[in-house]
Amino acid sequence: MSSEGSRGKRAVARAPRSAAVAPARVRTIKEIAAIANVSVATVSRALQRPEVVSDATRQRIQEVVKRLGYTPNALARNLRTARTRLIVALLPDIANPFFSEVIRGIEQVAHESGYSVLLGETRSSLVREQAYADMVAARQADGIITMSHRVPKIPMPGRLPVVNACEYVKDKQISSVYVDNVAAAGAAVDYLVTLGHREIAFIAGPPSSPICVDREKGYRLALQRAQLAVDPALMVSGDFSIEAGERAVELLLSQGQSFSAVFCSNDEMAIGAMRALGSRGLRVPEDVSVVGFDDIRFARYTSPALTTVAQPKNALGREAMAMLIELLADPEVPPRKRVLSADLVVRGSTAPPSPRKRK
Amino acid sequence: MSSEGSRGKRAVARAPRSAAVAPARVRTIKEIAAIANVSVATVSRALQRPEVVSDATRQRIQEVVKRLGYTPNALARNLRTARTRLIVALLPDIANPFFSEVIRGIEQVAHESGYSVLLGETRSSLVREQAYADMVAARQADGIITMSHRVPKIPMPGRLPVVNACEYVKDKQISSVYVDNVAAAGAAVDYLVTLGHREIAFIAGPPSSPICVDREKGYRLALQRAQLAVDPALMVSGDFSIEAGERAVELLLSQGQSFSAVFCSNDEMAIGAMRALGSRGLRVPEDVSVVGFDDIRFARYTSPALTTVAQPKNALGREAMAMLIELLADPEVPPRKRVLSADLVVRGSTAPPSPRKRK
DNA sequence: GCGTTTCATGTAATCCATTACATTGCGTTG
DNA sequence: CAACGCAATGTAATGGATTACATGAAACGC
Repeated sequence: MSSEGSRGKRAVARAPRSAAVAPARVRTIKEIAAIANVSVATVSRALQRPEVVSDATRQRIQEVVKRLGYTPNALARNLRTARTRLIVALLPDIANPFFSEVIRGIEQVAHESGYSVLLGETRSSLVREQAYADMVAARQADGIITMSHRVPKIPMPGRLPVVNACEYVKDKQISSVYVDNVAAAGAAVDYLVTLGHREIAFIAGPPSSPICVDREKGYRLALQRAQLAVDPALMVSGDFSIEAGERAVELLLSQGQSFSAVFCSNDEMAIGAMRALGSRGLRVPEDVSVVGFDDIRFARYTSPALTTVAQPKNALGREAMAMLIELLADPEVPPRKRVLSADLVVRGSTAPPSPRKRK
Repeated sequence: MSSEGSRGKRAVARAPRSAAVAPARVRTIKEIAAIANVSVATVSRALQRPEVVSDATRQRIQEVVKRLGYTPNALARNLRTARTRLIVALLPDIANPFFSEVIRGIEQVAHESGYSVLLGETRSSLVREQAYADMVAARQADGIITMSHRVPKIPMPGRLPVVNACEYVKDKQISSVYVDNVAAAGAAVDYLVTLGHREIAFIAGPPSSPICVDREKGYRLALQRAQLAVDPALMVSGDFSIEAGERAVELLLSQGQSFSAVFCSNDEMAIGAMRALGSRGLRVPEDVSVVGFDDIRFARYTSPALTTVAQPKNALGREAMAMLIELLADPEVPPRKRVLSADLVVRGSTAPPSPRKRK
């Protein structure tokens, strides 16, 4: 029927805001004011601070607003008020279940204070981090919580509205919340030592991340405490992926390294490690004990269930958001580094080393 | 030292945009124009369509922009242009690894077309879905991709800039991309039948979701094809969580139901099911075969590795975003429901039923 | 050399809400 | 009853960009 018309319309480059199909248009505060027979100021007040307008007027306005389905244009509002009540949480990898609990914590506190949270996945790419951070410079968000060890550059005077969670940065000006990775990793290795292990391999995370360096430090210190030599041949590093864990163990085994336990810098690598051990016919924990880090949701469902260092994920998120809110309310609050503690959770993947010598 | 001053300051309610600490202020296009000795229009043009300003002017402006670290106020820009080049992807649960691959697909296509993606976790709460959807009504985002089976209400005339991914809604006006759940579930059950299973239990997902109904339908149809009775006692439903899978199997076992295979509506419930079977001393797949749905990243790392229906996660995301972009460019494109196919991936959790009778 | 393009730039309207300040009307109070 | 305070509402400036239209200068054709 109207095929010609519609094809013709589609053929030309369309104006961005073609109202061709729209039967009703989007409402503005002016229209509401006109229909409710008040000024725009009164409409604005009726919506922002209802207590200052008279009951009759307020009700009339609210009725019109509801009837016409009016939603104030947040861009205009935010432009005027210079705040958005929106924060962006940057996470390296949504596929990593570790972060989901942290996000929950962030959102809980955010909502309590009237903030909304949007998530940006950065895949550890500087470019993406920067793109999301630019939203702050461009006034589309009030602040950023970053879960990487880099602070994006925001061309802004004064204190950056950025808080660091899970990781930390050296920059003294940036508040961070994270766990005592040295102590936590140390406790994990201490436990293996207590079980009787003497040859403990270590799968490190990306060395660019300070927390990974700390976990390695914890491992080294624990070995030293036990008067065990730190053997570089037993240390491999990976990128936090399951596959990296597999590859690391395969490497150790193919090199003929002897070890009765592996401490992994995160749970996903531990899962990979268990898998690789299994496919080489080694049993966990009888032949090799495995310890992870993070305590992701799947950790208790591996078989055997994974012994791991449980980070207080929810608390990390809550604390980070609380700090950011504080910072947004008062740019002068001094930055601080808040260190939480992480506890070892013993499950089935660890046991005393078997008495017979492993190959 | 300045403790009194700072306490005093903190005590009073601060003006929202206290510039107290800021040594330099945030720049506006006016300042750039003044410094570069051109009009604001020229600055805007130099940044938006550099080819229309002369080389000399452009360079001068860019130099000033860079030197002062100027970022245009996106609120002002978006207010004027009525577009944000931002879309929000609503996902029920970031902890579910299924969605992460879908998000990747969305982001890939989005970036190709100059869109940014922000993620909103809804936890299946209508209120949260609505809150994020309101961002579109409030002009803070151009469109929404929702991964739930509900379409948020956006008080907007005409076609809603919403696309549905992974799930689908009955509403004909909303484009959806999803897999043929009936066929895929059927294929999974067919496979179990082929292996020789006759007593196949089913763990359903939330019945509110159409795709879960479809998966159940696929299960029923496959049983009928195999001329097997559909036994309601072998059907339990769960909420997609690992724990739900555990509980479902425990329920079946405690009821003394006899079954040699379980088909689960998602992988997490399958992981829970395997766990529950294991803790009752039943081996997978020797005693009971387990099949999941989704093929999340962890599915190949369970032991035994999980046989599951692989959804084309990346394609779901890409297609959804492509549809949304198309819709944003032209509100008149007809809505469509795009159905992709999902393939069974056979791994170690399935085997022919053991000849001896199980308890 | 004069009219006509073309190119580069400027002027000012516009997007839509918030809010300081102004105004109005009414009830108190001395 | 003049003066005042207060409550309710209106007027208009404002936030920071984009962009239609206007202008001026240079280039061009004949």
